[in-house]
Amino acid sequence: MPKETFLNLSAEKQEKIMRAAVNEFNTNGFDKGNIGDIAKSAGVAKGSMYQYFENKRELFLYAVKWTLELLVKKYAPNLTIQNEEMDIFDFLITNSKSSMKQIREERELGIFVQDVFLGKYNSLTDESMEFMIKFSNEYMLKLLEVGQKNGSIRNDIDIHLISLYTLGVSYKIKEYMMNKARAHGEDILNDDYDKYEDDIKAMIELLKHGMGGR
Amino acid sequence: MPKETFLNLSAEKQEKIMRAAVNEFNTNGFDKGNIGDIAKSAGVAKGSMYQYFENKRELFLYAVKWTLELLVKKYAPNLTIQNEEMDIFDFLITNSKSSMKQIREERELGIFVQDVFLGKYNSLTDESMEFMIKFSNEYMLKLLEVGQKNGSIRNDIDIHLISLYTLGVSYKIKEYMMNKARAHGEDILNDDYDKYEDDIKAMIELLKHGMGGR
Amino acid sequence: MPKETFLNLSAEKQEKIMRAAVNEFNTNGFDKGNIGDIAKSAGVAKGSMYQYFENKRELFLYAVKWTLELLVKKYAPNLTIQNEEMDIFDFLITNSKSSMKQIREERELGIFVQDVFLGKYNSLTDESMEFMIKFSNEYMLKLLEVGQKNGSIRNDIDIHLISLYTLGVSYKIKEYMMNKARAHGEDILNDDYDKYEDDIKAMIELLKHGMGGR
Amino acid sequence: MPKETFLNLSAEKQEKIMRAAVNEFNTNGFDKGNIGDIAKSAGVAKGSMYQYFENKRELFLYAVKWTLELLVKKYAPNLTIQNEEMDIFDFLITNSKSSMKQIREERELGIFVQDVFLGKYNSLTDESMEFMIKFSNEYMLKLLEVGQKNGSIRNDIDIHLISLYTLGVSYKIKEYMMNKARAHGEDILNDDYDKYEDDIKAMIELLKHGMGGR
DNA sequence: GATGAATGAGGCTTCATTCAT
DNA sequence: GATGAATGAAGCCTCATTCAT
Repeated sequence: MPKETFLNLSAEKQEKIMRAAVNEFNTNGFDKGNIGDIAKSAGVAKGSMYQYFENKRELFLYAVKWTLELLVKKYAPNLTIQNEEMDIFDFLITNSKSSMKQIREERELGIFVQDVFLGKYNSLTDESMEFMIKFSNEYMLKLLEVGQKNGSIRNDIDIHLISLYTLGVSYKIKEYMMNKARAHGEDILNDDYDKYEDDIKAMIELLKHGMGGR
Repeated sequence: MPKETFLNLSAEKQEKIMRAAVNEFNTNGFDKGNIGDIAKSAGVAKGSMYQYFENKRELFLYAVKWTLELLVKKYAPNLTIQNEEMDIFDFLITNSKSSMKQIREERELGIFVQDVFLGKYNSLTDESMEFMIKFSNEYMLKLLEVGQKNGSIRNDIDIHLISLYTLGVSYKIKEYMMNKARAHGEDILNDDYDKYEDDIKAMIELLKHGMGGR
Repeated sequence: MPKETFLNLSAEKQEKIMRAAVNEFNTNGFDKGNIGDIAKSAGVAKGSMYQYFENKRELFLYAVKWTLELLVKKYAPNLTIQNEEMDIFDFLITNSKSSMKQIREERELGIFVQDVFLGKYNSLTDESMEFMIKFSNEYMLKLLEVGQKNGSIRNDIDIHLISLYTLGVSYKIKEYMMNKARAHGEDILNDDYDKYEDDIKAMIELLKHGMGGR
Repeated sequence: MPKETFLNLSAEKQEKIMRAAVNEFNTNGFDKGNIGDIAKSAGVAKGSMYQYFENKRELFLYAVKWTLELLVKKYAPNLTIQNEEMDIFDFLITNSKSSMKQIREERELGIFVQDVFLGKYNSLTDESMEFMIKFSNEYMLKLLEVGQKNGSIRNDIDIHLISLYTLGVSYKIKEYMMNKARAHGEDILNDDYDKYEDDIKAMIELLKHGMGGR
């Protein structure tokens, strides 16, 4: 949804602008997010922003798309279903590690995506979520299907519900880490990450065997 | 945080104003939420809003408090831990039913609280969440403790992690219902609710025994 | 210009209200001067102010009148022309002492009058000055006439100009003291006053013999 | 204190805006002074005013600065101390003539400066006076020093008191002319000015030799 | 007559968007 | 295409005044 003009910019300039936008929206939200400030911190003229994007809304929507694509390109490769026999729980652990890496390296972008996902951007949510949701749901479904087929997931319960359930847990795990990240700012230590990893494993154990006693 | 003046109003007027506020914030968010419109739809003068509340921010904060209190008063009584032997999973089912009832009857308020909880209201989140969080976390912890004591919950995993995990699932369940509610508007049929109930039971089964195969 | 209602109040209440008003206008000027605050600090209801005065403007105008009358009643008795032979310069010294006393005892009121006089209250100036001016001009004229008659004032210059001139100097003297008063707040020491008195005498010497050399 | 944007405007535009501002403040004072009206009468958009100045306060402060600078540039050249032997009283006459010229030609600006000087603008006084005061006081002191040295001013009285005294008289003279100007509006005749000149000379005679008889 | 809540006009300021260079 | 100044709509908040008790 950017105009031609934007796409003709060098990749670096594009990135600079998008990161400035993400940063501004993270800090001030959409309504209070200031186009002038984005322009300034990206080093372009306010007017130029309107040569690149129809309006603030389009800028925002593209920021979501751009961020997602960057994150996927950078972190998703690890996350492909490798074979039909893979253990779904092992996979989730890998997945979490990848998220953790992402949070460490791209905190701003991660927070942005999470906030969009959380519906913080109100009126824009629907549009920006559309493909996010579809993406993550379908992904999870495919994953669980494989699991049910190879027996690593019980199949007496509707796969859609399991998907929902798993997403809830995954989400909570991610949120857990993200909150640490938000709280600690840039200063998360590697040691912290090790500890989080243990926690995550415990959660996946719960996912696998439940929390029922005995 | 309202001024004396507000508290002196009849309960009806107070309620009318708060519902108008919740409605406006639900629709337009905080920044775009218009005090004049809230006043108009509550049938008071714009200026009066400022006799009731210091400013928009205070109005918002009180809307959260008011909503929570109303919901708790109306729906929480069912949610007390009755005895040390209660099954935690039974309890969660009751809990969900109560949520469902709430969503059916107080859709607007439920959505509002959820959005606050989700952090949609950015800068105001911290303040409004303070007691929400504390409330829900401590509540869940107490619940799980009882469960671990009476053996209905496994005790080889740190209770805080289980709490986090359960909240994730509970939240997802609630979100699941809420989304249906948002999507369907006012037009959710009773039949739908019956179906949701089954789904919820399935989720709690997952919570109890996990989704591991075999 | 107050309403009947105000005049029926006890003298104490009236005074309390007027002093509260003067205080508020001193602090915040007319436009920003807040009727509610005046009411509060006088211990009456905001609404009552409107039973006492038609509007803010009338309240202000009466505050000027009330203040002037109080000051005249309290400090002017010393200032009557006692006999045809009195030395005009001696008289001015007495006059200054009286002003000094006033400033010490009724700082707030003095400042208020001065500000009105200075035209700080813009649109209201004309109305409030009307009688102030007339009062002080006529007074001074009468004084100088006596002086010209008994030879203590030269009579080769138009008496109106001398009046203007003298008022300028008197005013500057008063301003001089007032500024000290404003600066020092309540904490002017008696020693200070002694010093001021010397200064004033020097000024009156200038008035009498001019500042020309030789 | 204006923003870059303002300083980039053509001198004409700047002048138009400043005169519009001075006019508005003269008429309505600071609080009631309306930015929208200033903009309209200067022929710019209300919003533009905020590209030029941070806020109303800054606009006002700059109006003072701008006005003073213009007046000094236009009328002060005549007012330099030419040599050590100059007669101070001759100088004051020249000075007064210059003031008179100024009042005739720049009535609005003169009134504005005088009102600022008088403290009509309350809360803004301190800031706007800072350099006015310093300017006029130091100027007068330097002048009198020269006078005391060359014997045209008596030196048995503290120079600071003489300064205060002289400022009082000068001020009154200026006020005298200004009031005529205010009263007559644009319609002061040249004949009037001749008469004022005589009056001023009489006053300076008083300054020189005092008003004492014999 | 006293009270204090209700009213709504009014103004500063912000900022997305447009426009002229 | 880039720039940054110009525009004006929109909204929060204040507070003199009115009104109901």
